[in-house]
Amino acid sequence: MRAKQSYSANRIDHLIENVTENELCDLAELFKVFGDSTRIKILYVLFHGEKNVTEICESLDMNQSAVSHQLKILRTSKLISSRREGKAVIYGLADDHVKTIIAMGKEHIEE
Amino acid sequence: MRAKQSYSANRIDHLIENVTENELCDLAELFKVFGDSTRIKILYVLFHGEKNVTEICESLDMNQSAVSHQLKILRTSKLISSRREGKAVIYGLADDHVKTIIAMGKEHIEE
DNA sequence: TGAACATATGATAATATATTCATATGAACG
DNA sequence: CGTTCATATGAATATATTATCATATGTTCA
Repeated sequence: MRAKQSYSANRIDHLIENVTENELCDLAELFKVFGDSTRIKILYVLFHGEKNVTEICESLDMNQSAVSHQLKILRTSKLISSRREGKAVIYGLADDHVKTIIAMGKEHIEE
Repeated sequence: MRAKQSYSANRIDHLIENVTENELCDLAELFKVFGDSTRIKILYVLFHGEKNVTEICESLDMNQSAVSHQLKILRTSKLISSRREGKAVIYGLADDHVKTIIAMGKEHIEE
């Protein structure tokens, strides 16, 4: 996991300078991944540490197949990473951007 | 528009403590709004200042009706605000979270 | 090896979403 | 007041997405 860091207004302005149309489409694809309650619940569960699929299913009280399908989407977007440990596959957050993005969202809806 | 501010790791951790299931669903709804290329292009155009509907249509090279439908979704989510000025309706970003959220997304896809 | 457990995946059906077309609303101005 | 310009909206269609069911793959261990 990357080191945590702060995001100043200048840094933000610099990041969003000159974004191409293709990059905007990629961004939309990324946010689409956050835009589903099952997936965001999975991410939130993983905020508190790594979990295997069965544990994630129990946390969400959801069908294993539905969860696995969504895990695949999260993996493809590189929001989570996985490793096998015996019979189980352990999932965890890929980096801290996930937390930051969700925190920004939360702050928005709180207002 | 709100004053700009920094987001420290501690602040982020504090924001995402104890998020309820309902809040997670609201978050998913919010991110769903960012998860469409038309809408994110509209937001990006508005980064550079207020614009009326015709100008937004020209920037995106898109049909007025399609743009208006998406503007409505952005308005409902309070990501943009609008005011009438004569015949035209002027749209602008509602607050700085939009920029921050998109900057975080961009940083993620850059890696 | 084969039984039991854990996870992934393909196909399907139900639902949601975006764009288009047609039209309505609203403002300005002769 | 009627025409023109600007924007909004409803209905319909096309497409995308999600959850479920059935089943396949992969791992452990007797």
